[in-house]
Parts: sequence; structure tokens; C-alpha cells
Amino acid sequence: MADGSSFYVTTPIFYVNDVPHIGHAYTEVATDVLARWHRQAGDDTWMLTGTDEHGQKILRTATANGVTPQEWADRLVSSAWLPLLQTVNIANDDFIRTTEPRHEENVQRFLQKLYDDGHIYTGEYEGHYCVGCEEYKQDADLVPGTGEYAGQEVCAIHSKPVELLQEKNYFFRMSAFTQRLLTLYEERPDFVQPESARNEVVSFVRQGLDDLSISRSTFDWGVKVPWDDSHVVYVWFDALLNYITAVGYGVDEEEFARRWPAHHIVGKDILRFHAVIWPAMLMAAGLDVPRGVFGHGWLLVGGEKMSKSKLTGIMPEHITDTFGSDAFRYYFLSAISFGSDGSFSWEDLSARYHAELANGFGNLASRIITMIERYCDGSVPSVAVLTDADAAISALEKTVTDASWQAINRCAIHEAIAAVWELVNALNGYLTTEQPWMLAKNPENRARLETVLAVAYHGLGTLAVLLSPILPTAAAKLWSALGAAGLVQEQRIDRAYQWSVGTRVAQLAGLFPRIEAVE
RNA sequence: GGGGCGGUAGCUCAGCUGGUUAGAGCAGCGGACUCAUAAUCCGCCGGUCACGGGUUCGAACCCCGUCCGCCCUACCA
Repeated sequence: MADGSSFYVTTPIFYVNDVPHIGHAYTEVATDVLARWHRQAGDDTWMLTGTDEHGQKILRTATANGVTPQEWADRLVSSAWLPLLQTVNIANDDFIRTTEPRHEENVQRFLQKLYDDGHIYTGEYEGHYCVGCEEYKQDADLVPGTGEYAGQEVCAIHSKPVELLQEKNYFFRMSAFTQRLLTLYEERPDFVQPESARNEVVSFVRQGLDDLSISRSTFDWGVKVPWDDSHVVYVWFDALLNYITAVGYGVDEEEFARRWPAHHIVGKDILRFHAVIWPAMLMAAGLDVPRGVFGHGWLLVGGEKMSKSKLTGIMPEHITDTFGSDAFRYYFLSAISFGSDGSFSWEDLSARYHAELANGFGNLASRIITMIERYCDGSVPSVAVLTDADAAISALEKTVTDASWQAINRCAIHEAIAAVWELVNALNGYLTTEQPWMLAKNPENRARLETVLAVAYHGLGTLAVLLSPILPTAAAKLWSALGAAGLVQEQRIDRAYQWSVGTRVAQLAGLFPRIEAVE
């Protein structure tokens, strides 16, 4: 059960130069559902998201567009990234930008401490640098170029030439933490989830870690290295620190102690930064490592991974404009086992929308509310004598409440939804079996009719509470149609079946109307 | 080269440390019902569990090998 303890959960901060696609929205939605669920269970919850705004790529794009990098970042944050949160209905508690003083100042504070404590040294680095990747590439990462770059070695990811750079760099002695990291993975098997992601990380660290170059002097769009302002901090080193600068690191010890450590939800492509580099940085600074790092899978479109660099992404609005934000949230979290890759297709989305949301849940709500209006004049009925069938519904309400909460505690979002859906299906079956419309034809069956409708009504309310994190809009509409008091998101989800019934139902517009033509 | 993950009904996927006739959802087919968003409920159809060996009383699950897909990592150059 929830005990009011701290639950701090983060998304990665997104690189503002990218265009938001459904992969970004997927990460946001998954994290938001975990946060909403914990919040609704009474945990001291905090959800953080934000944007990563430094680095050479942004500087170059801004210059090409004739504006300062700060102006460029401002523009993208307001035109693309904040709207994304609205599009998929994210209830984040904070939004951090790496260009904010609260971040930059404390990145410097963190770095200075590592420097003072001997974790940083001066070195020389030479290598092939890919501007697109913001990192030096190994030879193996290079492939022969084609087309206009024929004859040159190009980055395998961006298919653009790399640059041979040599610079004085400051290095973080990450190699010194190899053993401590392995011990961490050993002692806390769930530190990296899922299992497949953990295996990758462990085998990587077992090969031994190199020290990490953490500064750049070839451009200046970044956080200044405090003891050498001719260098700026490497963008990843800078970015990772958002997780602590956003909750008071260095300035508000009370807040920091209350929130940290966090659960990090990330795409598996950036797992290593979060499961290796980041804990090593924290160890060096004498801070707690995260509670856990969960690497979710990729969305596959036509069997291929969506790529942020190659713009094969689908915009979230394409989906929400037709199906709504609730459907977006439901679809990606129920259809994909959280942690695995998942296939997206319009056909599958449409099929699941109609089968599960429209015909399953939406229609269930509609038939129950309508019958109470028609047979009870809208007045919420109460139970008389309970049959086994009635008791089975009540028992199931508790079962799925417990099962879904347990699943959420394992980050098994899809399992939580599947558990709740057992109640949706059971209630549809219950109505078919009990046939309240038949009972209504004979006044002698009045008590039984009211009992059946009361049981169904109660189950529907439990669904509203349980589905609130996933379908916040629909759940709120349903809650109000049920005539229940307060806001649905304020109802304790870990005991959803104990909600307080209302006295009168109100008309309910279709929660998930059928959608006839899909592009 | 080393390593990881995966290859299960038309589609998307479950199948924990091996144990009776391999499961679900969707799609398809048939029936019941009418409160409801032409919705719901029931039943049926449907698989040589990538392939070849092996271990075992018994393997989708363990071992060896092969093929295919994706990913991580190295190196020769």
C-alpha cells in the first residue's frame, strides 16, 4: 500500500532541436501515468520534465536561422515542447530548462565540487567529432560516405562527415567507479529495468569504463566550467544534472532531501547515460544514486524504429486530433508491454480504440447511466439482497484495485491496465446476464432491478477512479455523470473500490465516440 | 569477433524456475439479446511453438548447431 513516501519521477529532458514525435510523447505519457497513479495513491509525488538546450548543434541551427541560441531555444520550447505536454495531457509538477539560472549555477557548483575533490583532471583529446551526435565517434562508428560525401568517412547515424578535432579537455575519472557500479547492479538487481536493459548495462561496465571528457572549448554555448571559462560543460554532463538542480541541489537542502533520489524513465537508447555515467557522477559527488532507471522500448513503425534524426516520426497531434489525448495515452500504454518495443499502426490504433474504448468502456458507461436515468429517474439506486453474481463484481473491484496498484509498483503499466479491463469486461457480462431491462418490465422485480443497477453503478465508479491516471479526461466526465462528490483524481486509487456514491446521475455524452473514417 | 534480445494462431502478443488436449485480444464465422456508441454476451474456426539434433518418463520452455531480425560492444585494417 501507499504510505505517503516520496515518489520523484523524471522523463529525459528533450533536446529542443528535435521535432516532437510520438516517441517523445510516449515517454511523457508513461511517466505521467506513473506519477498520476502514485499521486492518487497518496504518495508525495513529483514529476519533472524539461528541455536540454545547450550544445553545438543548437548553436549552429540558431546561427543558421539568424538568432541567438537562447532565442532559438525559447522559440522551440514555446512552439513545440510545452505544447506537446498539452497535447497528451501531462500533469507535470515542474519543467526545467538547462538554460535557467537554477540549473546553470548548480551545474557549476556540482562540477566545482568534483574538481575540488580530485575527480577531474586535464587531458588531451583527439577524435572524430559528429556534430549531429554531439560526441566523438570511434572508427567503428564511421562508414564510407555516399552521394555528396563519397570518399569521406561519415557518421553511421547521421550520414554526414565527422570533423577531426583535438582539444584540451577536462576529464571525469569515471573509470574509478567501475567496481562500485558493478556492486550497485549486483546489490540492487532492479536498479536497471527491465531485465534485458540491465544485462546490456552490466556487460558494458564489466568491460571496464574509460574516463569521460566533460568539457569543450571549440564553442561556447553551454555552462562555463567554473575554474576555466574558456571551456563549457559537455552537454550530456550538463543535461543529466537537471534531475537534481530541479529539486534544490545546492540551494534548498530540505527540498532536495524530500525529493531525491528519483526514478528515471528513459528510452533504451539513452540508457547508458542514465545507468552508468549518471550514477558514477553522483557517487563522485557523494550523493545517492537514483532509485532506479527504467529503459522503455522503441515504437516501431512499419517494422522500423522511429528516428528522431531522420524525421520518420509521427506527430502526436496527428493521433490526438482524431482520437483524443485519452486514446493516445491508453493505446500506447495498453498495447505495448512497457519495456518492450512496440509496433504502431493506424489500423491497430483504430481497432483498439473501437473495440476497447468505444465498445468496451465507453459503451458500458453509457448503458449503465442510461438505464439509471430511464428506470430510476436518474436517482442512484441502492442494493437490497446480494446474489453471488453481485458479490463477484464487488470482489472483483477489490481484486483489480490491488492488482493494478501492484503492477504500477513494478512499472508494469500494461498489466495494470489489463487488470482494470477485467472489470470492464465483467461488468458488460454482468449486465447481459442480469438483464435489468427485463427486470424493469415487471414491478415485482423492482428491488432486484435497483440492486443490479446499483452494483453496476458502483463498479463503474471504481473504473472511473482506476482509469483516471490513464484517461484523465474521460474519467472526469464519467465522475461528474455519476454524481459523485469531489474530483476523481482526488479519490484514493489504492482503494478505488471504496469510493463514495452520489445521489443522482447526470447525462453522459459518449466518452469515446466511434470514428467512421480514418484517413 | 564477443555479448544481449527476439523469431508462438491471419495480425499484435502472453506463456514463471520443463509436466495433463499450447493461451489471450483483434480479425473471420455462427448463435443469443436489445439497456447501450449497429454496441453487448455465448460458441466456433484457427498454430509441425524459425529449423536440425540432443538431454529427459516428459520441452515452446534446458543443451549444441544453423538460419533470420534488431541492438550493444570490440578489433583487424
